[in-house]
This record gives sequence, C-alpha cells and structure tokens, in this order.
Amino acid sequence: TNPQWIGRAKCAVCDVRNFVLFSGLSMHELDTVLQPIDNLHVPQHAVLYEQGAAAPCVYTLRHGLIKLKVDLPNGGQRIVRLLRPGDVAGMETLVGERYHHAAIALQDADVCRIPREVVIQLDKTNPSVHQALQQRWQRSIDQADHFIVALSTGPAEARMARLLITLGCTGTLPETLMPSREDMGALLGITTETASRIMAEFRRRGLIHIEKGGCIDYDYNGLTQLAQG
Amino acid sequence: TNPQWIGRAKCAVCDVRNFVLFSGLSMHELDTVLQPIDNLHVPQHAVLYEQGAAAPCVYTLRHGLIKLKVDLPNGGQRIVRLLRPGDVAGMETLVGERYHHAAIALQDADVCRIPREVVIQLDKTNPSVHQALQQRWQRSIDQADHFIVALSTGPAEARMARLLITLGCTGTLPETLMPSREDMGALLGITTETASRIMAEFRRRGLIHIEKGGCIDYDYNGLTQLAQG
DNA sequence: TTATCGCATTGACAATTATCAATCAACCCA
DNA sequence: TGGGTTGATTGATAATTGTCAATGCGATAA
Repeated sequence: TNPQWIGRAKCAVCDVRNFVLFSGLSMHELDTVLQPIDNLHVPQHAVLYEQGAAAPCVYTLRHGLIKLKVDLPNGGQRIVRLLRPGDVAGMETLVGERYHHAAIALQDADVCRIPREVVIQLDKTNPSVHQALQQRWQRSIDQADHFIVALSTGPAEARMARLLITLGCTGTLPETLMPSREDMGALLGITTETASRIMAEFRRRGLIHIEKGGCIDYDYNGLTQLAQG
Repeated sequence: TNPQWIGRAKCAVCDVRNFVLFSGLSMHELDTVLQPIDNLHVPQHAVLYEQGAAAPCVYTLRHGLIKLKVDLPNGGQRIVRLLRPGDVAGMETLVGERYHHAAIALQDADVCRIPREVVIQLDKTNPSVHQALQQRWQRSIDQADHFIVALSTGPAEARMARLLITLGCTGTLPETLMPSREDMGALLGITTETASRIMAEFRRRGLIHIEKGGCIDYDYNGLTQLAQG
C-alpha cells in the first residue's frame, strides 16, 4: 500500500485541470514542462510523504482526500489540514528543505508529482502559475484558520457538527465517505471515544444516516443549529 | 486610540530592516518605492483593520505585538495568530478583496503600511522581495499550524504552558508582557476563568513570577514538563 | 478621599470530556 | 465454519472545564 506510479502526467486532458496549478499554461508550454511530472495513485491509508523527510516535490491532488498530520510528543496525532482535489501538498518545499507534516490518503487518491525546480521555474516565468501559487498559499492559510476557529473551538458536539458540514459542503459526492472515529478525534482535538459517542448520538437523533461506512445523507439544518453552540 | 501617522517610511535606516519585506532592495530601489509607504504607530488595543474590511494595504510589523482575531457567532472571539516584528499582516490582499481577520495591537506597535500595488509590483520585478513574500506566507502557515497543534490540543494546563513558552521564547524582552486573561482564553480556546485559574495556579507553584502586569521570569523546565501532558 | 470602573481571582456547582475496560459487529483468513 | 483481528460502541468513573455569581484589587476620576 504505497503510492504507485501510473504514468506521465497529461495535463492537457486532465479532468481537473482548471482547478490545478497549471490551468493557465498554453498547450505549448505544457509540453515543455510535462516531462518530469509523474502521475501517482495513492491507495487509502498510504503515506505520500513523511513529516521531516526531504522535500524535493510538490503534489497536486487530482482526486481523493488527503490528511496532513503531525505527531504529538505523547504518541497521539493531530490532523492540521484536509486536502481536496485542486489543493497542493508540500508547498513548504519552495522555501525549506523538509516537509512539515505527514501526508496520508484518507480515500484512494490520484496526485501529480512535480519537482520543486519545475514549480520554481514556472513561478518565475509564468504569471498565471505565479498567481495560482499565491492562491494555494492563501488557501492553506484559510483552511488552517478554519481548523482553529471552527474545528478547535467550543464544545465537542458543535465541533463535530462543523466537521460534518465541512466534509459535506465541499464534497461533490452524493454520499460522503466518513473518516474513522480516530481521525475525527485527531481532526477535532478530542478522543476517539468522544468522537464515537457524539456520532452515535447524532445518528440516534436522526441528524445523519450512515450505511456501510459512508454517510448517506444528513440534516443540514439540524447540524447548522448545533454548530452554533 | 486609533493608528497614528508618524511619517514616511525610512527603510534605509529601519532598525528591523533585515527582518522585513524589503531587506533585499538596494538603496536606489528603495528610493523609488518609499514614497507611498507610511509609518504608523498603533497604540495598545487600537484596531489596525477590521475583519471583512476592504484590504488595500499590507502591513509589516516593526515593533510591538499584534493579534489577528475572528469573531465567533456566539459573541466570543478566537485569536488565530500573533504577529511579531518582521511579520506581515494582511497578505490576503494580494489574492482577495477583504481582510480575513481583525488586527489589534496587544502592545504599542509600529507598522509600515504598504499599498498592495507596490507589493505586487515588487513581487514581479524583484526576486528578493518575491522570496521574502514566499517566506512570509510559509511563516503564516507554520504559525497557524502551531496554534492548532500546540495551543488547541490537550488539556488547558498544557496549552497554557505552551503559550507561555511561545510568548517567552521568541520575545527578546527581558520581561514578557502578559496578555489579558481574556486574550489568553481566546488564544487557547478556553474561558477567561479557566485561563485565570491556571495562571494563578502556575504562580502559586512558582512556575512564573508576575509583577505589574508583566511576567518577570518563569521556570522554563517546569513549563516544558507541563507542556508534554 | 471616596466612588467607580475594569480586570483578575475565587467559589460552588453543573456539564463536558477523558480514561479504562468491556462488549459488539464486521470482516478476513485458515 | 470457526478463530482472530480491527474498529465502533457503550459503561462506569474520575478529571477537567464551563457557568454563574461574588469578591478583591488597583487605577483613575470626581
């Protein structure tokens, strides 16, 4: 269960091309850049990169869901970000030597691996890539802020409601795949047991309907209500 | 108690010039850029900008301490970042229209106000400014991560210990000025009363010595111990 | 000086959450 | 089919934290 090489990237026919880093490049420019870019499949639970590892590449997420986590001194872990299609992982390589988090697939994922030098070069020469990079940076910050304000503030029940809304709102799937209770705990800064209790309670109250590990649907209004408290 | 205009910026003689945005510019380049940059004094508790306001400018902090906060739906507030000399506030103006937080001085502060267009222009034309900007972006992300991992994880006592270490480690002052208990609560996601109780308990245990609102010094080892739990 | 205001502290109690342990359900594999 | 493994759930209890109210303390202004 390690990342698997799929082939060279074909940005020109990429179905999420408009959301990823190179959406502003012309076909010609794409050709000259594509060579060193690989297309990887990251199976669920596979590790894209480890915290502290040398960081030679940036990754754009084409499909799936990836968590960025850091290990805590007491053995636990804390998830600091969730990446969705169009997001970029490992941007710290543009300024530093090492990855600041571990990147792990929560669902099967497809990523494009881009050597840092390619990104640095394009950032210099191509204004649209430059702008796209700035937007990714700001997006990371906005997401981190969301983790602080929405997922790390207030009682656990409200945080969980906000997490479910976060997962559901931006997901385009009809049914959202639920993270494990352990991951929910790491997302919210609570224990696995508390996460489980709250989810079970939500289900009993009819706020969510879970089947086969996926959430069939949920009561958006009810959850929004809880998210206030 | 509003920000006060002090004068035109004099980057060439700025005492923190090596830490701020334009450290890589030559004297000549500085001259052509300095015109639109103002030097402001921000008294303690003064608002540099409001959340959601139009964002025409970026600010570099020369002296003092500034908090970035967001208002919560229930009336409370959450501090998502602390800015120190050399940090930049309002970078979201480079990709968006409005400020994402309110910026308020925790201590008397001096800032340089730089119109977004100036920054955008220099980012295009000057590699050292470009690199400095990237570093500020990454720095914001790292700080946000620290708020999630260190200040929003684990029991309140451990979080408070980590906050004190954070405040003390990077402060160059012999004595660190303590934020109010209310701000500490907003920093850690706990109530003012809990913040007060923990601080009082730290003092009784001799972990910190407070005098005249400022913390004279603290037991670094003891706090580090607590920070683990 | 005295009144008053803002903030820190403390108390009492309720609510929430962690901890530790047990049980349950689903799934895989021999 | 049966044992074993993993993750979710639940229970009992202790520890932590929030809530509401009161008190103390220092600074400032009348």
